Amino acid sequence: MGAVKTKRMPRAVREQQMLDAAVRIFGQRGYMAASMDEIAELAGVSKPLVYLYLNSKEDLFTACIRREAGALVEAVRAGVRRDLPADRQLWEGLGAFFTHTGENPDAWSVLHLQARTHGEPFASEVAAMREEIVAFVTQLILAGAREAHRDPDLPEREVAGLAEALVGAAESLAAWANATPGVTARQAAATLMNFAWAGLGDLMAGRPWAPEEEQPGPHTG
Amino acid sequence: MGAVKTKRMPRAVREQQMLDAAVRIFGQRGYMAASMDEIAELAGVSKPLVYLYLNSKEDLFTACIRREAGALVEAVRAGVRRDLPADRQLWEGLGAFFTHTGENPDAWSVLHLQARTHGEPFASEVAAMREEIVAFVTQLILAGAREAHRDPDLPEREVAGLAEALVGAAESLAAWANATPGVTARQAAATLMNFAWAGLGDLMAGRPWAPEEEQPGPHTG
Amino acid sequence: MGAVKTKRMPRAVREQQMLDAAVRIFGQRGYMAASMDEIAELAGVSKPLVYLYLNSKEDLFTACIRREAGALVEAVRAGVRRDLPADRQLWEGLGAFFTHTGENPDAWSVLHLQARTHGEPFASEVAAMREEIVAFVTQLILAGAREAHRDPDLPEREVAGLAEALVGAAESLAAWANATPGVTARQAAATLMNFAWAGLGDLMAGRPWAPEEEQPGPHTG
Amino acid sequence: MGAVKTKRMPRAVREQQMLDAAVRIFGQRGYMAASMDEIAELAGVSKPLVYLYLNSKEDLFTACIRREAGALVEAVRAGVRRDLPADRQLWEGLGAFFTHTGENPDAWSVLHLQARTHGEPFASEVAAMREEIVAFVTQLILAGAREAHRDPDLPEREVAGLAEALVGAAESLAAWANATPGVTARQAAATLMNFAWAGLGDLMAGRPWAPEEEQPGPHTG
DNA sequence: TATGAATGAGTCTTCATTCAT
DNA sequence: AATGAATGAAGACTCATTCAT
Repeated sequence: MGAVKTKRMPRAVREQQMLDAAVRIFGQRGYMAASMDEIAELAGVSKPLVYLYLNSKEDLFTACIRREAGALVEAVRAGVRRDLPADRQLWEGLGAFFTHTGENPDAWSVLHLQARTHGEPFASEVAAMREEIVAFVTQLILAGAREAHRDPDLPEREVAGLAEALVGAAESLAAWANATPGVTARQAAATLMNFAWAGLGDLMAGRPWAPEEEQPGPHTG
Repeated sequence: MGAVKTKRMPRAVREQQMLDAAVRIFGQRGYMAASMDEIAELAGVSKPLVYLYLNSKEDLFTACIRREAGALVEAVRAGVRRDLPADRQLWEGLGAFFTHTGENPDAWSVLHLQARTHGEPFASEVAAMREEIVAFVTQLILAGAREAHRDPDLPEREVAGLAEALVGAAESLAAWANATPGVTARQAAATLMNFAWAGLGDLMAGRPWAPEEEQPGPHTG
Repeated sequence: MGAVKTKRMPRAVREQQMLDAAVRIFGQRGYMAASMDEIAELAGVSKPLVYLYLNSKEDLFTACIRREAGALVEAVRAGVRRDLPADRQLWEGLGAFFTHTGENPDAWSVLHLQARTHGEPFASEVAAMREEIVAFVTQLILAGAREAHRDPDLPEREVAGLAEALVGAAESLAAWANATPGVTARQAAATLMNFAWAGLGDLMAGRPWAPEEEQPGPHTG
Repeated sequence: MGAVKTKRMPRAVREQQMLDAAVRIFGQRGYMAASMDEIAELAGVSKPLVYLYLNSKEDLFTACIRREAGALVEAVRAGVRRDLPADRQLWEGLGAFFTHTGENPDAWSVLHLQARTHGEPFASEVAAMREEIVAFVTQLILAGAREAHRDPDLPEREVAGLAEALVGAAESLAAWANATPGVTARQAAATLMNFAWAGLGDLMAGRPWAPEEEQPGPHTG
């Protein structure tokens, strides 16, 4: 079940094998429940070698987070053509996101669940990645507004909230798509575009929803 | 710091004290890092008593999840007047949701982070609550469509995905609102209504977003 | 070989058993080579109980040092009658010292060898005891000078050096007496009194020191 | 910080580098806490090379003890002119001893603390050196008695005890001199000569020992 | 002569859990 | 109703030591 036990490999290769194993175990068992023993065994090496190369459980976990965060951001970046209109960029980005998370469920579990649940060295590590994505989405929202020839009078915090909501919805749909058989990445992306972009379109057209009787300002109550 | 050490209390009261302590410790430390020692100390009782009443760490955690899931659902239910239009119901429900999670961060951490991160006995426990909420939201979406005099030709899975996305966005915004100083429950709810309902409105009016060249059907590719 | 395995004893008693075992193991194996497993086994308890009561290997070692340092100082103090002349006080103190170290070789190993060899938390712990003894000896030297009706023109550092040398010689003789069969505490004390109080020069000139009333042979009892 | 990493040196040289590093690490960390890794690194070689040349940690430590014991004995021997009277020989020997230990604190730590604290292969190794020194001192005492025209009616064991005490005092003063700023090797030697040769009694009577040319007191002739 | 790669064995420490009262 | 005393089992981490080149 573990990697084929080939002896004497160069360090760089072994390190990747260890990270592969660690992502799998961390993703499935959780950070605390994962044991270094199990990781070493799955990697096909002895425990001391894991410590020699990766230093400690914390460092190993951090290395996993970094590698997988980088891979996810890279996958999304590679899936987006920057010369398209904002909505198309978002659509492509979401597709790449759902594809990558669908193909790497353990990595996604590490980033989305484990890293955020286990406090400070890790939370900020993944928060950096998330902020990068939120910033990207924020830019797309503003670009979309510009493209719709609407001066974005959306206040900054409002846009931040919208981006946050969109990213949160995407994260949530990733789990749902993985868990629901027959839902493809494309379908998940389409669902979210319907939900998000059509809504944003209305906002940009100056037609926000508001609770009726309560004197709504344009965007907040 | 722990509960006042009063001896000889009725069982029901002691159990609640223990659950209070457990929710706090689980919420702050995480399921695995929480120790029964610390919980017992914070509850002001001896460890054997915790075991006498709650059986095991797993059972204790499950009891926490059940109690807090019930409390959250109840808070949302109590905040919604069922005779209002769908959008108003959603608005009220979101307000109640953000208020409750904001006031009970440890409980929310238990439900949103800890329970989902630690595998099977627990994940399905909280999934049940989540499905209840998703079902409620699904009803509201269908009701909204009906109210808009649109026969809901939205396919069932599509609606499920939309509800899922909405709930996911709400969960995400709850964390964001808690972490961003100066964002109230009302504001979070307003942001999400703008994002979601306005978008849904367009969907209901038959104007879904679609990637241009790919001739999508009205809701999915 | 270990303590009789009696179950359920009050904490204070168990702690002493643990310290007994620890002193023995630490004294024989050395601090680092001693294993908590072995100590627990010799004490007749499980390892977690040792940690519950004594916290850590470091704390356990410190507790050993404190207990045995206290016991040694107490033994010396109890062996000295303060109303005698300085040389008699020194004689009695040395006798008590050699008796105690001879009867508790593991404790002496802990204090003299182990504690000083393993760095800072421990070295200063035993240094405090040693300073107490050096101060006592310093007082005796000054008192002896006074009794000899000589204004002690010995400079302070000189006296400190003499006391240091005397204590060092005593420590060294303790090991020698333990290792040389047939050397009693009295004999070790007599040898050291001759050496220190009379001096080699006087010895060679046939003028050994002797406790007054006890009719000693020229060099040893 | 380690030795300059020059490749391909003759074995003898490399071995000395390794012993240098080992003495330093053993002296500072202690035998058990010293790691072969650290020693190899400080020596500027790979760990397998250390094993190739020195076999094992035990053998390496033994080699350190032997080298440093030899060096210390040699230093003392070289510092003593055998044609002088006994007290002068002792005075010179002590001076050489304090000088050498002061200049090689790690080596002295290895010999005095580490070797004796870690049981059997090592304790007897250093005991051999110590016996050599004790025998030398014993001879000086007997010679001194002869020079004083006293037939030494000192029984053999008594003389052994005196020599033991003198050496123990010297060892103790070595640590004291190293730790007390401003105390030179000469001063330490003088203090000890006063203590040992003159004796406290004489000191109190105002009859200190002194090397001849330097205001000789009544006991050296 | 010299080393990068690798490990078996053992250490300290913690935790959920139970027994006897 | 409640607890002081006690433990089996397991986990992170380190080290002396060797193999293959």
